[in-house]
Amino acid sequence: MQNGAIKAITQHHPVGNKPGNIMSQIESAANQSQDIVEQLRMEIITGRFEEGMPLREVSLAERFQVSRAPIREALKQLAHEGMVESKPNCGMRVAPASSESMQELVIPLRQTVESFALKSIFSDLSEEDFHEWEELLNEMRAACEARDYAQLTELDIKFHQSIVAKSPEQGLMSIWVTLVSRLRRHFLAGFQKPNDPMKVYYEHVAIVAMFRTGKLEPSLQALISNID
Amino acid sequence: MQNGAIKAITQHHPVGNKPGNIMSQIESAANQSQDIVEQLRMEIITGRFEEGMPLREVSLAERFQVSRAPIREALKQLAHEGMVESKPNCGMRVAPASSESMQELVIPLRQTVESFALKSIFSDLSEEDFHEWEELLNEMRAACEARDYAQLTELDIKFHQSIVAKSPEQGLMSIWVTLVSRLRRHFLAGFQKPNDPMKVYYEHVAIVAMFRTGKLEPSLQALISNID
DNA sequence: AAACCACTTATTGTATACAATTCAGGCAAT
DNA sequence: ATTGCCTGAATTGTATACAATAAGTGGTTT
Repeated sequence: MQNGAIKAITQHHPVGNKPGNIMSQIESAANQSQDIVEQLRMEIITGRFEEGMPLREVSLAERFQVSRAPIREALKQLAHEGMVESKPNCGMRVAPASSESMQELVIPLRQTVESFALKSIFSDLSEEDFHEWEELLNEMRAACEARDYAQLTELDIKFHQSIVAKSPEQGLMSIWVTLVSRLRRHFLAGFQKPNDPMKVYYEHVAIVAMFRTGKLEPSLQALISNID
Repeated sequence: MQNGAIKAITQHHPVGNKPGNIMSQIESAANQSQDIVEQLRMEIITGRFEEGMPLREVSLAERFQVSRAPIREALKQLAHEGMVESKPNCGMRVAPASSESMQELVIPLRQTVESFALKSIFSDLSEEDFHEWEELLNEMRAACEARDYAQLTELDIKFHQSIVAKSPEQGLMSIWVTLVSRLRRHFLAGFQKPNDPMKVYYEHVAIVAMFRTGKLEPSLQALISNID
């Protein structure tokens, strides 16, 4: 490799190796820009980058010890996800959170998409699938207990994404990603309300348990009710 | 400019100069990759690129007389939109058309998104907007008379996109694009049925005329009924 | 003092060169 | 004959250099 300091990145954010990696279902990228996307996304979600903060390519390149090329790709992807907004020739800034009306639009869209996904896989669910979900639930419980809201956000998203990912329908994932990625910060905000954090965990437990019953309609209801 | 042969592109597809340029509302791009995105997108939608056809960066770079950099950016964007699918280190291919059930899913999603867009702009529509649409209608009539289904597809998409583009809601466009790219074959196939081609034209005339009345609900109905 | 214009600087957009990866085809060993 | 490995071409991923553009700066003119 041309640049020897790459390990510093993957060391700092070793998510790239895990099989349940976000987006790995539609493009299993072991390249640098994907790692950078995930790291930047997390930093934006958790609020380490304030809204409107400019993201300069050279600064990020120096920080990640890579050239501008993977940085540009990462920023482009984040722009498409709505995490950053770009003016041509003026660079990227951390995008403001979606408006209320936008969120209200996306919720029924998400419900429709995820219901479709669930219907398309429900009859083929296997013990492996349940086991995968229950492992997520364990992580989710740990995150709830630790009040790690950023982690909880990621796990919640991973759970719903895994449903979409199991669907054989090509392209469903890219639609889902476009919808959900705009809501990450609202996940976080919702979790941080003074609710009982464990509520999130229990809700997902109920969903998986309902899936295990094999009853489609109540399962759809359980899933949909979790999307709000 | 470093490369003098750019005119060959805009010559071949002079859309890049017009003010009603696609996507120009959300990022007024005068750069090359955006032009390439739009051209490739239309070539895929109108069926000039077969499904599964590999899109090689060097070939496209030669064809557009640019370097690989803007080609890469364009392909990445199209991949996010779902027009092409990529395997890392293996290149991009034109994504296969969506299944029937997928299209049935996407149609109501599109109706929801476009209704939302129309509602958000309806009270602010100006004479300029109507004029822009009526110019599109003229082109549409010409395409109908000429039985130019590819052009008709392009104009139909541009019409609906222009509605979304006028909305001030950030990120609505990227959702819409992702949805429409799943329907590309639906357009062309629908037009080529032995219907009266002029029907498409009249339907859009009715939509714009209803917009001019200033009545929101019937306008929404007219718009929605055109999405199927 | 305020407006206007050249100039500088910072930043993105593009081109080119190089590294790394994938995959096919041939060759040898079993 | 089949399997395994090696090698080579084709392709993407990354780094660097350069060009173009946008915003800021200072001076000049009115």
